[in-house]
Amino acid sequence: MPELPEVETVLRGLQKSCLGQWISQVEVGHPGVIVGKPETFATGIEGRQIAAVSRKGKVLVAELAGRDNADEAFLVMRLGMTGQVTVEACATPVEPHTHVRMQFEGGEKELRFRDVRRFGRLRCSTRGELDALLASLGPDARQVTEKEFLLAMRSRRGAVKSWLMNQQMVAGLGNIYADEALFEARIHPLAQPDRISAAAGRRLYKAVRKVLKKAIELQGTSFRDYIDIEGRPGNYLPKLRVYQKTGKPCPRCRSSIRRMVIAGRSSHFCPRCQRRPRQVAEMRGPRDRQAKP
DNA sequence: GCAAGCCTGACC
DNA sequence: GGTCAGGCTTGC
Repeated sequence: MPELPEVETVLRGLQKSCLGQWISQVEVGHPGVIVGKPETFATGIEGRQIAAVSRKGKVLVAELAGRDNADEAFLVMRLGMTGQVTVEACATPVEPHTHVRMQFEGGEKELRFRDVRRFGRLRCSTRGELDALLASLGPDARQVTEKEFLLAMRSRRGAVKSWLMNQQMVAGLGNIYADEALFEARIHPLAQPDRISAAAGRRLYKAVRKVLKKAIELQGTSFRDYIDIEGRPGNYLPKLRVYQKTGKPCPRCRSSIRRMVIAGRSSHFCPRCQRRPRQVAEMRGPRDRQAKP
């Protein structure tokens, strides 16, 4: 699933192969993946040049320049869970679930957006719309300072697992790297952010950085659908220590890895290395009783 | 039936 | 305003 390291890998690919390309024609197959009207989307992009590509959290942004210097636009891409962005020859057979094609001037290559589950979204935004979107995200998980990270943890309740995945707190983590970072930091996914000690908070900050850095070096994790713009899978899969390892031995202490659903998302952790804080049982009492049978 | 990111809406 | 459940989607 595309999280920060996968999006970063796609970004680097786009920087290599798309910068300076003019987009001559846009074809939208499934309007459901476009925010707004598909026609507006197409006309907003056609005839413009990819001037820059960037990323914040899991959001990819291509800055588009017009022939006339004044009219800029931004192609904003969110990959959802199965979204793929590829750049290939126009002649390459089109795979099923390819929803958008953008042909580059010259007629040889095109950018394709494929998304089996259609949770991904593409939009053409003005600078104002882009700024608003980016402002709704917390600092990028690779840019955030330790001070900002610890500050954002204060005054937040609920589970630290949910906190890590909340893009308004820190942008870029999804289920895989949240589980891996918590394991690295030896913090239970149900620990409460505002009750985590400064030392543990710092451990978590460092764990997030370490896990993301390594995952980017290995071009991300291909659990199912993820591929980069040239169609290659990532290489981080063998490095996963707890994600989807239910019942397998913990790589540190050999205890059996457990799975637990938190806020509707499966969480994987070692019950021995990541101790459940006592506060959780006390705080959660009333809510636990309401839980469905 | 499960997996996931993100949005909406219910609840306190 | 924070917190969380539910729904979207489809291949395994």
